[in-house]
Amino acid sequence: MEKTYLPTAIQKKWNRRWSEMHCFEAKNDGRTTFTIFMPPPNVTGILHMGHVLNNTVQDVLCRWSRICGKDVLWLPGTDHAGIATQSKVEKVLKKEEGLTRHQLGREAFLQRVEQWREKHGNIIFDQLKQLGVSCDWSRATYTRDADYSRRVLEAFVKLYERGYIYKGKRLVNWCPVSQTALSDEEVIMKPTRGFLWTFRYEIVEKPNTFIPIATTRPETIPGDTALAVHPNDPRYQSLIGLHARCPFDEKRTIPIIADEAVERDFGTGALKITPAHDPVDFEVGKRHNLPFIEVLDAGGKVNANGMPFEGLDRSEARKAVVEALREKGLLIKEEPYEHNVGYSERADVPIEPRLSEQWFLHYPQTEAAKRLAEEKLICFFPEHWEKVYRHWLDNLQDWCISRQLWWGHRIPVWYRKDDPSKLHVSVEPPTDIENWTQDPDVLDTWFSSWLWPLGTLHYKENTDKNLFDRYFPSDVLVSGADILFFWITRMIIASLEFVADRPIEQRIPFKNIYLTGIVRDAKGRKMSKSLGNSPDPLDLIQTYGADGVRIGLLSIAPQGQDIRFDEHALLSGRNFCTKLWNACRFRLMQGRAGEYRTLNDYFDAMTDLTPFDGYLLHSLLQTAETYEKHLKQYEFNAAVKDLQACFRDVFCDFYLEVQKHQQKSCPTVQDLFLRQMLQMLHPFIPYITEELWEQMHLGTGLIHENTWDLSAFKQRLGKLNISEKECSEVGRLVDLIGQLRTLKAEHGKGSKSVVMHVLSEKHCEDFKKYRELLVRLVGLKALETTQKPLPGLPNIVTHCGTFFIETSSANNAAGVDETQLRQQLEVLLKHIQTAETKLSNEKFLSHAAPNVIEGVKRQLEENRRKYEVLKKLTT
RNA sequence: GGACGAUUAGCUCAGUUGGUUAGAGCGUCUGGUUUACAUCCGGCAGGUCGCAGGUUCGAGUCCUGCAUCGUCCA
Repeated sequence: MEKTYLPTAIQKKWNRRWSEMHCFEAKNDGRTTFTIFMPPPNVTGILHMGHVLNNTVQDVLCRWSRICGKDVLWLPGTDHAGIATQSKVEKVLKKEEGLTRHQLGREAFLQRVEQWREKHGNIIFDQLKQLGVSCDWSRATYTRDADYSRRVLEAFVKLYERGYIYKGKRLVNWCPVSQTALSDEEVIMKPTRGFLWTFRYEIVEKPNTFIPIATTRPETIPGDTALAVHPNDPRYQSLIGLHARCPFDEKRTIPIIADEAVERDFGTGALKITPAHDPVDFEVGKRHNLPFIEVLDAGGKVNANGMPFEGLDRSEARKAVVEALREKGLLIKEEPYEHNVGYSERADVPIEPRLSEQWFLHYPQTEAAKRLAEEKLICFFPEHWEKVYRHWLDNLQDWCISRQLWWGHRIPVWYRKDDPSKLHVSVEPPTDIENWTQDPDVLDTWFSSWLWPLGTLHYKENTDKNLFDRYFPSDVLVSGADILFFWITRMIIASLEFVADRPIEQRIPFKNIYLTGIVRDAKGRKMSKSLGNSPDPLDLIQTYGADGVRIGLLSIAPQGQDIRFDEHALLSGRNFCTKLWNACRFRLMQGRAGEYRTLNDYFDAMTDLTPFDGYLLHSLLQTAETYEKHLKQYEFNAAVKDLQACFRDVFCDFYLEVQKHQQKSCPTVQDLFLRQMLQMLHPFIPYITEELWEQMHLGTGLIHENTWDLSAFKQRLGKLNISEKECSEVGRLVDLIGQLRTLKAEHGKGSKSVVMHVLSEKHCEDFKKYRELLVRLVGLKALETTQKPLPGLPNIVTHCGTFFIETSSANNAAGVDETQLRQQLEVLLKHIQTAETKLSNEKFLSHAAPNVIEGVKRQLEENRRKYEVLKKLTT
């Protein structure tokens, strides 16, 4: 065995072996299944820390399920990321060839995007492989695969036929740069500094009377079709129903209306209403039947309705309008003002609410979706996300599913050339295609990914598809909370809608939803390219090994909470792997391993177990039980910490040290321990555990092919006749060692020449046999027995006896000890009194649980005894 | 403005249906190379559990209010 653990070579070896053996492909063999759909990353994306966390979690679950004997399907894939990919290719095209997509033409441009995808599309898969993910690559799916694409169009057609999809002219988030509608999720709200201007409008019916209105968007004034005040605002009662004069067109007048939507405290309490350019105004406009006048074009420039500002960009127009009004003497106030403005996520420019003709989906199945959570057919981890889910379903708005892009699934709608009101909505184009024009738009990317569980499993209504029947619903979805609405909830809705022919619990796409936190930097900031605070996961893997990165990251990831990323955790992860490596190497130094294969073989071979063996195996059992519990609850950091504690503290630092002292070891116990420990660690650190498993011949074949069976382990352990008394005695011995080490560290320093004395007492007879072990593990020169207390010497009263330590210069230590003694006595007295008060309280005795009362009594006894011993030592 | 979280040691977090003297890891400080591992082992210090009330024999835990921070939605 190599003296040092070198992760890179091991990773390379096992990546090849695992791949050659096809061991991560779903077997479809009748065993219990475990299914996860990997949230598809962008096809041209690269691995970031969020992916690392998310996929490590999924991999832990999959590897664990595999080791438990399940048939695992972890289905990977990518989505085509409409706007992101299109704008990336457009940028390259512009830079390298000076061309726009329009110059190239639709078909040619799409070919370019396809070429780009072929070149970059597998990068993220290769990166994930380096992390050690064990998904079924043979089933990798891409949202633009022919088969998948067809399903997307089918879904559109079905929903259209069922009356959920309609075309409407509505206000949408418009990106003037990409010139497409955006979903709310692609709009980032940013606090933005601007101005709040107050202008005055003349009242037509009362010449020389003015109404002051406040606005942040003067450039839309030409599109105003009303002024509005709150109906109960006393300031403006007399003006309601009158008209104001449009400042740029003497002849135009606009009504002054009353509407509850007006906030009285904002600005002057009077607002301009531009129904074609503001969501609130849009609603007001509908309520009052106002005209909708558009003043901006698709590129954000003022159009002909905006005379005299036609042709100006919206930001120039803003300045020009303000200046024009200033000249007219209509500007009253100009004050700096910070407010939230929506920005296009991709283009990073303010989005423009714009009236446009789009396709909308009215969500089906919303009530059923709510019931799923209520009836716990789907469970959120952490639980509180259920409320957020519910809140979103209660406040649904129709989904704008069309995008003015080229890259994506083109909307399967054709308009008749001679009568565009005639539609052909079908996956297949009309047969007389020459008489029709297809809708130029494509579907929102999420409209394809919301079908992910169905599309990847080739679901078709009313057909018996083995793959789907076997693996659907999946067991858990692991994702980020940021896509709870636009992906997770929508998948639930889509599955409910399209999987009609089954009971409800089999129509949900996943039973559990585990939402990971966000990986932040050490200062708690989100990781981002612009801040440059996001490490490259591949560099981290290079430095700490994939195993070190995995276990390190999960050890600091509390359930569902954001992670403060600290590279130091990865270092600890790698160090732990090294420790594991060395412990196995140490085992092999004692002799050959690998004589046994199955759990039963190990148990059959175990004879003459010492209390230490029993203690070790029981600790292992206990750890395994809590480990399983933690995994079930997705408490990965807790699971990791328990395993590490058991391995380090119990096995390495106690059991092995005892073995060294006794010069007598039971290799079978060690092997069994390592075997079980490696299996439990395997999901977190697959490479090193697989390698050690092989080198030590702890079982047959690959580590996951040896089924984990805790109940069998427990049963066999129970039959070993390990004395409970001896076992708990070892536990107390461990405590004692700790206490004596403390005494030594405080008074004897590091010296190995320390001598301790133990008071001969009846109740400590049991521990006499451990004297030599104590000398060794505490690091003493000798442990003597004394018949009477040794006043003046530093001491400690333990449940295994009273110990004294010889100090190098007893005289100067004596004074200190006197003070310490008194302090200890004070503390003990306080505890004793508290307990006595409790026990004399009738209500406590009648209300508290028996075991609590018993505990208090026992504590009291122990403290009284300690008190007596210490009391005797005082002068 | 609304919803949802959070607030426990210097930092990051545990803390079960309320119950014995509130824990861990990291960091600080400190002692140590004893048959694998200094990429290691031992040890100390450090907390009126955000604030104020309430319920209770008993509150970090339950209730109310407040403060601060975060996220999402307007």
